[in-house]
Amino acid sequence: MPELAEVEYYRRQWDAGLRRQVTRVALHGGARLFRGEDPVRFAAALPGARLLGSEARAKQMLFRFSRGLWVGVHLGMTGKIRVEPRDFVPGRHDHLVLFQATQALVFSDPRMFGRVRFFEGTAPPPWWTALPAAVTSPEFTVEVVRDFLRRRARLAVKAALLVQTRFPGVGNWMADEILWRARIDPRRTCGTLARRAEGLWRETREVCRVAMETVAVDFSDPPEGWFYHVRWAGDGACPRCGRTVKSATIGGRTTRWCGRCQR
DNA sequence: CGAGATGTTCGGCT
DNA sequence: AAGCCGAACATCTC
Repeated sequence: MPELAEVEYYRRQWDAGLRRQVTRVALHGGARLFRGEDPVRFAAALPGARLLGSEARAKQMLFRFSRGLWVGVHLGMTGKIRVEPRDFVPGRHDHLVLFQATQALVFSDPRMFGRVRFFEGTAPPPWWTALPAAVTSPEFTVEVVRDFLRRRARLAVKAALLVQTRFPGVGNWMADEILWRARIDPRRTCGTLARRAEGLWRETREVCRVAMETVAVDFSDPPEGWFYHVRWAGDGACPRCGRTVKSATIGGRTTRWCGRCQR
């Protein structure tokens, strides 16, 4: 499920636990989620620490605790963050639960494509600091997009939008939305899009900006008129021209677009 | 029952 | 050598 704005929404769910101590940590299976980590050691270190704050960037989140402890979460395809009562009993897919006096902070992920990382230090972990600048930041310029299109000349533009080092936080539905607004055929290769770089840049920023003002706030759907609303069913109609949307696998992902509006 | 799912990573081919 | 593609990961839902 989660792309940029949904990740921000999920991050805020644990705000309910701000300034409170963790009393107990429950780990449940899913060793894959903790790959490269030592969850048992960390579960022993966390009780007594307080949740001090958190941040989301791209599809990653980082939770900061006192005592210099940090927890990083990536939701993968089916990860979720939620809050349950203090007497919560973790279910099959609730892989990490941070109990507090008044509630339980829960991370679940049935498919286990997500990832949980632990870190101890005074500054955020290196993997966090190394994340690319947001597409809504001043560093994300039209020149950056133009360079990338040149370098990936033979890659389908749909696949290019999913490259996280260049378009951090953009996922499958946002990529389709961006291309629909920019009127670009998702099958086109980047090398043919030199003159469309500005539109692609502008719509990337716009889709992310508006998604952060809607989806991220309350998990509501994006605004009416967005391609989003027609891209799920096989027979949706283009909000602009009414033509039935096309469907194909591009860059290994299901892609929907309007054969008339997008060239 | 088979197909597909809003993501990443790895191995292999060009 | 870099870039690209397809498979794999694990489970649920339609």
